[in-house]
Amino acid sequence: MMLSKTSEYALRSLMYLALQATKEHKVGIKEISQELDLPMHFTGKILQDLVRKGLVASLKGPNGGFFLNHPASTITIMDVIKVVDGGEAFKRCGLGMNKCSDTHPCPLHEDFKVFRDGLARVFNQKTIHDLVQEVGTGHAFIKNLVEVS
Amino acid sequence: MMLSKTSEYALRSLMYLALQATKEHKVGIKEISQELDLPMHFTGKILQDLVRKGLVASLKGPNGGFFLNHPASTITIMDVIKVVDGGEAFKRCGLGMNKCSDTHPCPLHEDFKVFRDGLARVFNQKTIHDLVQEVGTGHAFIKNLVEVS
DNA sequence: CACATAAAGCATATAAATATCCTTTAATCC
DNA sequence: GGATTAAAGGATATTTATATGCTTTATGTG
Repeated sequence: MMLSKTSEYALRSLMYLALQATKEHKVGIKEISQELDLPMHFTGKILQDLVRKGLVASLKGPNGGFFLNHPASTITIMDVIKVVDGGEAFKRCGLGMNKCSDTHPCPLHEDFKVFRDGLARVFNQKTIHDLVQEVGTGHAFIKNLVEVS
Repeated sequence: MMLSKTSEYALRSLMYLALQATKEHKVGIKEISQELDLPMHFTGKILQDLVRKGLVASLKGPNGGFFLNHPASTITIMDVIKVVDGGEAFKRCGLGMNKCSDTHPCPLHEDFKVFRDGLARVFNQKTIHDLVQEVGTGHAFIKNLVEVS
């Protein structure tokens, strides 16, 4: 609702890379998509884009794959969102009005601003490193739970 | 980013009805879409839907149009969102994971929850009446500012 | 009753997001 | 150098959200 699926996939893939990949041990699309339960080709597309934008590096061929181009502690959530969705999402009016500001507010402006800006602040501060730390300690998860039939 | 355009249009249309329409003086699609700068036919569709769901009433023919079926003070923002987008938007995981809960959280869960639930609380409390009150006092606006060329 | 008005209903168009497939290119291994 | 592996690139498919147009039905007016 807040982030596009593309952003969600990008963030989870980056977390997976932060956890599993190094320049020496790269990780391929197949592994990422299988482990995170993501559509393979689409994930490939997204990773390609992240390479172009410089967040991720890649190498072709055997033992090829993806790995983070910079330390995970230097990549904020907002960096990723901006690269993938563009930076406008957190500026929009809650009611979609063309001009909505403190001086010409929509009736939802004040309430909405609090949450939108609060979330933006979190996204600007938290890095991929912060996120995976919780995964490392077992306090959080990035893999989907499998449905049992 | 948060609400679909459909919800945004619905909310603004309902506010317009609350301000301008009564059972005696109904308001047509043409007026609503012109005043609020919304796509006319699409707005018609949305209003139709709101009629079906019981939030709005309508009458055909000359002097026909739309008007609120219930007092504006009894329609919450969330009522509208639920009717238009379905009630699931405010339950989704911030990273789109299939299961994400306090016991099996994604790395964003705690931070995200605060804002998502906070906004949901506002949406559950605020009514169309609350929103238009600010418009009535001139402290807020529902009409788009016109671009001057 | 004929005519005008305005929503309802339905079919369709367009755009954007999401997803897949296939060919090409680069790297490694033998 | 030939075979294999894996990403890059580009074309295309599918789905969902957004938007429009046309026909039908109900209401009011002269």
